Amino acid sequence: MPRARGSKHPADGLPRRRVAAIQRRLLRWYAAHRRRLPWRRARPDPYRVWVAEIMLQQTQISTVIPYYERFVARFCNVAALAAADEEEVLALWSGLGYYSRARSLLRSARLLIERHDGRLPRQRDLLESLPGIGRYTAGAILSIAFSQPEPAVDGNVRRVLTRLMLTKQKPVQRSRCQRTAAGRPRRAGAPAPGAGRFSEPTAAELEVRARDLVSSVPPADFNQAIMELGALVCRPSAPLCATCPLSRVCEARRLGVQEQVPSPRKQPATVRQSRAVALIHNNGRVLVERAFSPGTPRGLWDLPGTLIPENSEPRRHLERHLRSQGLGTRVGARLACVEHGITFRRIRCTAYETVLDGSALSESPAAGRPARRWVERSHLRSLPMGSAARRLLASCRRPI
DNA sequence: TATGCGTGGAC
DNA sequence: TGTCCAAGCAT
Repeated sequence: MPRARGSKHPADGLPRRRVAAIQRRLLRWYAAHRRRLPWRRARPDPYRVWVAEIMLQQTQISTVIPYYERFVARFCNVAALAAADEEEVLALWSGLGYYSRARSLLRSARLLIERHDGRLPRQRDLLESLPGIGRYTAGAILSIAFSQPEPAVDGNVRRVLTRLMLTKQKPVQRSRCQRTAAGRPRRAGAPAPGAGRFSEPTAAELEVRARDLVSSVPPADFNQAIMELGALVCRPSAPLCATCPLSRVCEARRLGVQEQVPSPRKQPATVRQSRAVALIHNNGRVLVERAFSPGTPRGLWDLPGTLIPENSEPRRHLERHLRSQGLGTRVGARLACVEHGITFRRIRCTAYETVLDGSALSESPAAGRPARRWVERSHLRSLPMGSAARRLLASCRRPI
């Protein structure tokens, strides 16, 4: 897109002086406040940047750090990852959630070996063609690992830019003369985004703004600076405007509406379900089965169990289920109750202890039954475990 | 454009 | 303990 002559950026109408002020203030703030993170290095390793960015999708930094450390210690480069078993990759991911990220990471590593000499490509279209890499992640890798002036708009950046460049909706009749935040006419009849009082930029508009801002500055520092500001200062609620380096140039702050934008997304209704699992053990070994009952992500091993219909008695229902699965036994004492979430469902999971004669059970699955295996308790950590098994075994003090 | 995909932290 | 919440990618 050719840049218009004059002092304005073409898409958003931001004066150049304001762009320069935002860049300068943000970079100065970042130099003083950046967090030391294991993937932030003076000379970034593209592989490590990639792994970190995938783990950070929808996941908080404090959660990611230990997983990241273990992962890059085990798989130090693309080739090591590409040669791995999916089960081992999932085991290292176990507990981090969104397991398709791990599967995509492995598939991408193998594609990089096949097609790109084991290196991450430096072109956006090639990066975005890899499983698990979308608009944001490609921009993050290009800017952080390869110092390219590419935008990387994540939730933090969206929030910072939306607040920074908010435009108030005019109360006059809206028609084709109504302008978006980017200065383009809004489609006639199209609903204005946001709460109604303010015009919030679309994803495409945000990317145009982010691209303007990241030009002519060090891209790795700038993109990380704006994300860091969103995480630490320009928080979703109770933003710390008093200490924000951009508060003087922030439109939402000027209007006093920083907590009202961006408008919150609709939260899907929570559906609650109950599940019961059996900790079946024998001579120090625990019986696990692979992702069969709802509540365990695909490919993970969890304790045998079943969903409990409403108004059913969990213990009775679990016993019936175990009998139907050839695990004919009575369940013993209730061990624990763990609650975990599958997306926006919450599943309350009650665990019961059961001792079973190992000789009574074949590990070869019958048709229509899940894969089962006996695992030494000390080896459970090397398995990708579902959350019921993981959390129960982590909290269970009694020796098995 | 809407929905499914996990989890842990804040309150 | 229960409830709410985050905000990328694939389909």
